[in-house]
Amino acid sequence: MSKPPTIREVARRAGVSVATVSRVMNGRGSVSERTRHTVGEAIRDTGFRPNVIGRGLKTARSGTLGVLVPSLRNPIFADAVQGIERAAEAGGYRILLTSSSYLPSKEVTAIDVLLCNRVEGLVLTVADESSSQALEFLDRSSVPFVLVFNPATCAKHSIVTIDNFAAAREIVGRLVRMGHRRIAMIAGDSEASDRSNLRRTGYEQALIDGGLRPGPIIEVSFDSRDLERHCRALLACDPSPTALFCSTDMLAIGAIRGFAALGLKVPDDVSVAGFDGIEVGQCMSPSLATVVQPAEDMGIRAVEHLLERLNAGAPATSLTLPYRLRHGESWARPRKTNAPKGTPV
Amino acid sequence: MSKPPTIREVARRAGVSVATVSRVMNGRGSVSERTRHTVGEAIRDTGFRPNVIGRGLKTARSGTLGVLVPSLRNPIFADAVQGIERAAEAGGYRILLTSSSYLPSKEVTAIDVLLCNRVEGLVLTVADESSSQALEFLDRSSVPFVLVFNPATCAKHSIVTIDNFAAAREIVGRLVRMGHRRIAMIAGDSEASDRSNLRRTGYEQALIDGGLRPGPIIEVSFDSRDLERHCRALLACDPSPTALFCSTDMLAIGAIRGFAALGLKVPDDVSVAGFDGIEVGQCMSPSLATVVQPAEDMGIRAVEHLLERLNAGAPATSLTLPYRLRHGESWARPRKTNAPKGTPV
DNA sequence: CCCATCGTTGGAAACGTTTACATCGACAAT
DNA sequence: ATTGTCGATGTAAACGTTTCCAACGATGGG
Repeated sequence: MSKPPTIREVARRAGVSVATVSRVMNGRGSVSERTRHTVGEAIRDTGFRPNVIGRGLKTARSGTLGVLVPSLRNPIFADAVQGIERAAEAGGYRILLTSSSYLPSKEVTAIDVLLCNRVEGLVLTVADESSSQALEFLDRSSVPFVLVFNPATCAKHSIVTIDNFAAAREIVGRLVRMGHRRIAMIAGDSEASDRSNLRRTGYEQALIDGGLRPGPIIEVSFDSRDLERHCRALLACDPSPTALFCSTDMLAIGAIRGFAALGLKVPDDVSVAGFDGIEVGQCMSPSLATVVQPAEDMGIRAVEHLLERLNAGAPATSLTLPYRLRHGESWARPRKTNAPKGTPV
Repeated sequence: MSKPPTIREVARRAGVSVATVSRVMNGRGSVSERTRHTVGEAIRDTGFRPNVIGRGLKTARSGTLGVLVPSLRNPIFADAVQGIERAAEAGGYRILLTSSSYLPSKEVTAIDVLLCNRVEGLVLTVADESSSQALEFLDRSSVPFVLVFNPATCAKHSIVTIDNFAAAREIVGRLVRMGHRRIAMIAGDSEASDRSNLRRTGYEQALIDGGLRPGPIIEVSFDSRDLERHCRALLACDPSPTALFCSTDMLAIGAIRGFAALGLKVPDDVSVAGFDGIEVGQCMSPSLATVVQPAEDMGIRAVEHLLERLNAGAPATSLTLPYRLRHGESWARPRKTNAPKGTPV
């Protein structure tokens, strides 16, 4: 209940001026060894903790970074936030965390709140970088920000990402070369994610590369958990797909579960590939074949770059990190169709 | 780069005093319809955004809650934070997120930082509630806080949790009644978690209840991912266990993977039960038998209670939410031993 | 016609820091 | 002895708000 002690009380107790206490705390300016010691004692005695709000007002620096992600329920974002937090802490910053629930409208309000809190910079993932009202908003604000996961379409923003198109094309191409001729896709709501769109394009390209027809494609909400219904719909197609590519691991995991509920085994009856590389994917059985994004590292790099812009005035720049394919147990050659002989997998 | 507009500039533009602008923003005091409109326009024209730091200094309210969790890489905490964030936002608060990496020393420094930022309250999970230096620290600070997940040992703290002991006892009891006679445990580092200890005690009690001898118990670090080594050690025991209880789902998932790598199938060769109820557990195959903690809800309840203490001066109180058992596919009757006839599972 | 009241508005202090500037004493160089 | 320099310290303004208090004009009752 009682108000915490202020610098003034410390100064009174130590018999010095507030300026001296401030100097001791920040190590700036010269203070004699003797007073430094006295003041240190007074700080300890009073349990004084500098009020960063007062400091922030004077210095016009909040010491905080804003973070906005769609959801923490998808480990890919949780991992990124973990990295962001670590790097921010290492740089002496705190993070103000918000989430948008994949809703563009909430992106705007959340960013507004963060700007009111005078975050010195932001790290965020938006639904759609090219159409985001939130980003226009930010562009006008002169607060530097770095996008994570969003594809690097225009060069004016700082972005840390991977090549979603190439990655999707590569992993789906792998399915094609395994001998699959009918490869379906379950894609997260494209309204809610430019990544999802890009992955879909990569998927389509891979099929075209292999002389195949894309589809069927089922679009679902990102927080879909029960995919049994959608799996059933896929099986009802004629011919029914022998492989499935999902735009996120969470969807892929749900699909594997859905197939199991329908009595189908993965990869014996149907192959499944995901995208993201969340950790649980490799712990489960069958382990998930997927594209691995270095999520935590992306968070770290994003903050590092942000701090460089903040402290060293570095220019905005994009960083496309390498992804890698994880060869899990959730895919295999199709049973019915023979894979082309001699084609390496 | 240019400094954002201040209330003073808005006032000048609207031809009124700063006091009036403030009144318009906060809806407090009386302002004529006419000036309210003029000021509103000036705010829009200038793109003014109230500086919550300045406001915070004056009102002595930061509008933020501090959050401290061991790690975001375990979905159980990510889910809780998701709930915390949602409830905080609903209450008009922002959250300052930090993580301790399961290190008690980092708990202390993180809390110190949060207090310097004048968070109005905290929601946190500490390694060990009964011995936590961080909590002593907090007790002295007069900032209200709520523990999540930590067991409710002493009554003086606000805690939102489940009955870890009873839950562990119940789920392990289930294994016993299935006919398992040799049930091992993999426990997260007890230094780092009082929950882990309590779950271990529940496990031991369940075995005693069934007239069995506990063990073997293997203690591992929480961020252990590769459990193959430990699985091998378990199998080397004589007699080798037919079931395994893990103190967290993440460990259980890792163990299932470890067994698979050793050529053992779950649950045919060995049953595995987890604890936490993270979502991926029910999506994978075999789905994980586990104790479900309502993590997101716990986060929400924690914040709701915190806000009641903050705004309504409600007293500290503990809340033990119900857990539930999820009957997954990762456990079954042991193959070699016959389960007692007629015993319901 | 005066006074009390009320709605509206402005002035100014306060919140807890940092920091530019001034002050002061000691000491060295001249 | 005078001046200059330097280290140590204090004074006070400033940061952007909120809010208490005073002031003002209009209105209405006496």
